[in-house]
Amino acid sequence: MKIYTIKDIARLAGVSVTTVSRVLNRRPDVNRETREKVERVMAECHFVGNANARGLKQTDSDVVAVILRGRHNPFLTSLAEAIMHYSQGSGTSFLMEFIDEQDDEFQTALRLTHEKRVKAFIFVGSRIDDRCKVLLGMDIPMVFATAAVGHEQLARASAVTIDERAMARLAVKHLLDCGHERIAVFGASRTEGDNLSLRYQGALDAFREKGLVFDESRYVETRFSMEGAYECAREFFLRRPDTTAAFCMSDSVAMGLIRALKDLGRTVPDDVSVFGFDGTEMGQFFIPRLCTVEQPVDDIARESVRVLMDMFRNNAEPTEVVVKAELKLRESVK
Amino acid sequence: MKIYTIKDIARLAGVSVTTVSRVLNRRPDVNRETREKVERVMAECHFVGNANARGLKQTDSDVVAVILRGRHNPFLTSLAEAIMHYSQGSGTSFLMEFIDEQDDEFQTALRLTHEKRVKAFIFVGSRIDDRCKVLLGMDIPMVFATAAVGHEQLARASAVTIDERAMARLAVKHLLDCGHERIAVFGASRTEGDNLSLRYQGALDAFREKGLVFDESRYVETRFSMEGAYECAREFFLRRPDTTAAFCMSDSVAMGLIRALKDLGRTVPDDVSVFGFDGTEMGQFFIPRLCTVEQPVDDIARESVRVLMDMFRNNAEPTEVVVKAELKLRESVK
DNA sequence: TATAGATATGAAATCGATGACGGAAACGAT
DNA sequence: ATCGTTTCCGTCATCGATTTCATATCTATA
Repeated sequence: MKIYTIKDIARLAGVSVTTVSRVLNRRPDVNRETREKVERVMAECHFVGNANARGLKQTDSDVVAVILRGRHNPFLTSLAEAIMHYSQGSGTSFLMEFIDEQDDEFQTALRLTHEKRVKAFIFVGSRIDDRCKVLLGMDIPMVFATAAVGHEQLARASAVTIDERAMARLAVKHLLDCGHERIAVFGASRTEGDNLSLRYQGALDAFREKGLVFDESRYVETRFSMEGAYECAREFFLRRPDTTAAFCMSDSVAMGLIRALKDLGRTVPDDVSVFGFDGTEMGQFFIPRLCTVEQPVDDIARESVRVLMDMFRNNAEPTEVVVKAELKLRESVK
Repeated sequence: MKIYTIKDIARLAGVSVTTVSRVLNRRPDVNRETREKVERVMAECHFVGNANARGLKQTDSDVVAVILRGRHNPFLTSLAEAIMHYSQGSGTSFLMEFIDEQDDEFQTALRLTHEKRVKAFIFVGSRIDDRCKVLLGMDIPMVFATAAVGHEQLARASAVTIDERAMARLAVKHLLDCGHERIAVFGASRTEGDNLSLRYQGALDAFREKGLVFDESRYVETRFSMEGAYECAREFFLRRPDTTAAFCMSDSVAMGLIRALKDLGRTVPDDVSVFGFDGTEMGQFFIPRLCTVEQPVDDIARESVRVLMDMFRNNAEPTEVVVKAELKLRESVK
């Protein structure tokens, strides 16, 4: 099976390569008969243009990369997949890059900028920090999916998130309203400006409103995996058995924690109430059904693509889009 | 921030572009001093070659595409991610393509063959059928990860799987050994040659060995999602409450089913035993812990990459690699 | 000393497309 | 009849790399 080039098509249709190129790019200045003849030949040969050649010449064409950090996080993975899905209608070619925990996503982005002439990025699961200054200096549009940009005004960087702080506040408020006071919070490191730190702030807000203070010694730092959470939770609940509720910053953590409690002979929600975060499909079917903050994956994905396209198609200003999340009150809290 | 080309590097290093190209490609015929000078300049400029230009000229260079069908299946998703991970050491550029349920993966592959000069494919979650004949005719190496090639000799197509039939047989044998006889089987459509049909055959084998016959009316066709399984299981167990065990062809199905049973007021494993398939992380932490056939994701991924590279680097014959799976006997079966 | 061979480098063609520019033909207005 | 416009299409340079071929220098051997 021969791979045809536009030269072949031009020869077969009896026109110049330029004309074929014009037909390919749907330019108006081609006679209808000529266009139809060329199209017929292209169809017969199953002609598909060479993306390398096009990309080489058209330095102004758009390529977007989605960079996913954390392939073991089901929420982030499904978000990245949803972004790829919604990118299909955009008329721009999106490519996905997986990076490992220890890799620097901005280094990778910089490389792609040169290597594949990528013109814009969507980061999934990355926190925003100084490392991205080089990219920002190049005036490259970037969207952070589920990471808050925060106060620091970063040119050309947009963010699509839920209102992390408000939702965390509502979640913890719910726990407090249910009568819990000895509440543990399971998160990761509390880096400033991070979206997880916002969830932490939200939790503190809820306490404050009730005239209470969060007992810092009930903050647990854990990896965001079921296994990591299992270990941490086991250790914690052995040490602090009086804790009656836990607010977890991800569903995976919540489920690992529930499993740990079960193994300690304690039941959820009768002995301990557990609140999750993310709203993964798994949580709905878990036993007990997970009470959680549902992040609208499709909305975040769609908005991320929209905001990005808007930034470099219409040169729109970077924005911070907040999509609506929902509290899913389910069995794991009582 | 300027994007340097090899022309720039050549000028700055005071050599020709040919020499820079030679340094880039680690060719031996460059004087050490020259090489070091060029390398120094490249490092200073943070030079990264343009993949489009290289791909355009080097028609013999290798590009591999991983085509993932079914972005809602956690097992397949993590397998695809693992393949991308293991591809990193191969020295070949791998790209990942997501396709939707209704799309034809072989059409997509054919397009990539032209558009990006992809030379080989790894299909994740695709079944092998006649549609791939065009690709096979082009002598393009392909690997099917977790799909059995079966008897039909397909040139240039390899497969990496576990021994589906044997493992399914062991799983169902375990259920029978536990004293269950009224066993339901939850799978998808029983297409011939499909890996799921092998699991079905394995289940039948187990019955046959015990001198029993599987009651066909206990075969349930379901979508491979928790939600789909939930609906099917609910309907089935209302209709056939005497069923004491279920063999599910995926962990997602098993978990959806367990949730459905719970909602019907029946407990697992006391009232009904449930066997899963895949060995997802989730299953280990589910309540009850899921008894399942664990597919070694990393092994399958590594072997898929290895077999593929072997096929077009060393022109190795296509093979069918069977990796070792393991029965994980856990709480959900009694 | 002459010659072959090895080593190191550059000039120029090339990959498959795009795009600036220009020319030919057809048409309309004066 | 002349000139300006519009429409349609081709020539040629170009994108950034690789690769072939030629050339220059050095070394080893007859």
